[in-house]
Amino acid sequence: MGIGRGRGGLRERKKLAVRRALSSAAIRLAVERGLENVTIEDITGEADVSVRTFGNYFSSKYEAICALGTDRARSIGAELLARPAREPLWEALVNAMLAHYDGTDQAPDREWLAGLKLVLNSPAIRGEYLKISSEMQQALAAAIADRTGTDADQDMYPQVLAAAVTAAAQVAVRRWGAADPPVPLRPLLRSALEQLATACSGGAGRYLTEEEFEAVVRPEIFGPNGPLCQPPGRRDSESRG
Amino acid sequence: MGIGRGRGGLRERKKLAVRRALSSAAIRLAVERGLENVTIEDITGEADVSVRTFGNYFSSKYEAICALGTDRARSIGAELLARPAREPLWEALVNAMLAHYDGTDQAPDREWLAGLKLVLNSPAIRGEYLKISSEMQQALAAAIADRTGTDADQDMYPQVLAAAVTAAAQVAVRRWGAADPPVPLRPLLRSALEQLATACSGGAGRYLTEEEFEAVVRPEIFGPNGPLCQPPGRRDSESRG
DNA sequence: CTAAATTCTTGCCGATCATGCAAGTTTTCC
DNA sequence: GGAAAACTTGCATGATCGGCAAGAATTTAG
Repeated sequence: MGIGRGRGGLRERKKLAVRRALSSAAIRLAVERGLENVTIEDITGEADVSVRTFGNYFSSKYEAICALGTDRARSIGAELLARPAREPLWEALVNAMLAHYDGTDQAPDREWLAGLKLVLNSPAIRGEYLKISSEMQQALAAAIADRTGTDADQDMYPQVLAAAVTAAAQVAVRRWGAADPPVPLRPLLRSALEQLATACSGGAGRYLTEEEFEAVVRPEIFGPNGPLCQPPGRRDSESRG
Repeated sequence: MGIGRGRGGLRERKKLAVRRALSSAAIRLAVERGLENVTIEDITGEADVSVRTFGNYFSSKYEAICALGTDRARSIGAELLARPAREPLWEALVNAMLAHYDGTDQAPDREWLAGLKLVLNSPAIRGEYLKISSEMQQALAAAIADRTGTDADQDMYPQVLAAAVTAAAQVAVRRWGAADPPVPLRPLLRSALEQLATACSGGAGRYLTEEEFEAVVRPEIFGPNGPLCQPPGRRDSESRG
């Protein structure tokens, strides 16, 4: 009598739980003790599985640390597809990306932020971190292909657009993680995407005027009026333009 | 012996030679035997250095395999700066990128192509491969900042533009490496960059017409007129000027 | 419900790898 | 020439990777 256990089977749930437990433990320990002072044994100890089992899930502790991010990145495709079909593609992309990073404004989640900084600043993790972006890019490309009716395997268009948007987002995130007086992420994201649009439109035939260039390159976020990022007075006085 | 050894000192040259020898040996062996059938000991044997020394240069055999590509990627900044200052930025970027991948059309260099396919298709190397793109991105960003007078540390603009262009190039390269009846790379590159420009210009205010979209998404490269990438009459514009 | 089939966990083991340390050697600098 | 700095190397230790097979848990079929 097979009940329809289909996707919600116990086995699947347990696997997900173990995966998450391992990744969480890895992140927490790495943040606490420092990346190099954590062994796989330490991680498995926290997750109550054997060292050998760890190897069944991840091929390195770095992969474990990035697993949550990877899972999250894969979900952005759904976010794009969830946008109303009437929305122009670019707008939908921007909104999907903003939605994806929602919740980062209000509750910076100490632990997640610490984890992100760890990931961003540890050379040993850089490769794994880049894989996260790569996953996001693929998920986005698939969704774009779906939405535009193109073929992700035949046309480069979805891949190129997804890659560009992902890359811009990555720049914003990196900037965000490096901001010493913490700043909200989403304005940075919006700005990065806008800059992407404007910068690349140069290849579409027209080139930017001085005003357009300045307006996009140095948006109000960083301007002297910017309540968003720079506390008045403090910080370096680099205000060219 | 007090010659001005400055940067061309014997020590520097030897280090470079060892680095290249190790990377070359690593690539060659990996292509011949398969990635997992090559140990660091094998590599050092070919390069006449000790196993311990290998660790002084690279932290993994994957890093060794990608080292040549990394070095090469770093050089693209110089290529952009070498473009005439009169050239509009976007045009300079396209030309620099095309120049960077010059020589891939005529002499596909069996070994390099095999190495590239290995790198593109081996999951274990993916992280390292992505690092190459990351390096290229940084080099480009620095050059863009230099050329535009912006600050790569303060403005996101150079980073975003560099990231987008790099990402597009990466898509083209990946497509190139996967093309079963081999195709020349540079038309793919040009197409990818053109698609990037058009796709992202949607965010600059205007959206593409049906015709524009089709024209860019499905260029003649893949059209019925031939897998040949050089449509008759329109040759690749110059190489460098 | 029971039993077979599938999948996951685990310990064990050997091969591989990473890295600190302390010579010994080569290159640089003055 | 000679001191200083940088590089190579072997050794040792701790950590990681991956195959294998036995045992346990879940799923499926009867």
